[in-house]
Amino acid sequence: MTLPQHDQAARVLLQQSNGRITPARIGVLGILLAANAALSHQEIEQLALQQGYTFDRVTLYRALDWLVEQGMAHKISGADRTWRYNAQAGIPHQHAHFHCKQCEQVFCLENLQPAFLFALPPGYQLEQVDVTLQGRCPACTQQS
Amino acid sequence: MTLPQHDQAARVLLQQSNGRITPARIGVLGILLAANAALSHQEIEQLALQQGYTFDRVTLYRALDWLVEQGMAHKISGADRTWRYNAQAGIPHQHAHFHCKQCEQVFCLENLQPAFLFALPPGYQLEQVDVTLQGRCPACTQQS
DNA sequence: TATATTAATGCAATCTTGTTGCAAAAGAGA
DNA sequence: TCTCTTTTGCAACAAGATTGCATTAATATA
Repeated sequence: MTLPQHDQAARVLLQQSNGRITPARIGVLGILLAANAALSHQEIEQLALQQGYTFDRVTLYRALDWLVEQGMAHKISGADRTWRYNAQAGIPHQHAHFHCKQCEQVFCLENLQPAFLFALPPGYQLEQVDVTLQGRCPACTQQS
Repeated sequence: MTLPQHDQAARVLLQQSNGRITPARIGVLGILLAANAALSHQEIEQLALQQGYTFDRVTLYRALDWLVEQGMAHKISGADRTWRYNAQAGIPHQHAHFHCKQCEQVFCLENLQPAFLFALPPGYQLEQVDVTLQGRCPACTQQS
């Protein structure tokens, strides 16, 4: 599913960082750019294999972490408690995700504002809403 | 932190179920009732130890699962991918949680409606909002 | 182009979180 | 107290994720 142009785009993006441009990073970023859903480690590994990339599981973890660090990818924790990654360069991440309980895919709903939470794009059948707010609790706020 | 009265309350609650009243269930439910945040398996295990309970890790998992099954506790998946449990009997669960990035505690914000998401209780410093919607994606909806 | 330097990789080992099967122990009613 | 069933503890297992370290590869410099 990853087209050559995605690897090309990945290469361009990587050149804007101060890290090294390696096959693993090109491959992983290319896969993320080509995907229309947030991918799990396993899914990325499989796609990479299909494309002839043969990097280690650990390398994949590190490439993903590095991409997140560089701001080129987002790391989200789905309802099934596995990390999923996506790369939507330029689009600010709103952290609204749709987890399909049937196919287990996670879709990023980028432009969904909390107030419009229930105005889902057509076709999505909502069963459960999980909202996690992150920051500092009163006790920790006072400490610092 | 668990006071005797919580174990007492736990006992009363357990009597309303059709399961057996065992030390593990009393202890776990008592701990959950005494907590003002959702607790992880590990935290519960530690608190139990502090109180002299010495049940197995597996027993704890099973007691928690059972409590959830009975509707006496809620199981939530935090941003750090570990299950957390809380027992707020009688209060319907709204699935809005506040995860403190500093102390890693998860607080349940029971009465927060999505539209009022940004009207947080005083003291909470918001840094990130994660919304996970669950259900069926368009493709899966059509399939069935 | 060749070389040196530093960053990234692969491998093996380890850890954490969570689950399963089964025999032994304990709750609850008769 | 006795019996029946539910829980428990133990051991083993499994997936997901991380760490240390020697080897390899990417880049800057000569």
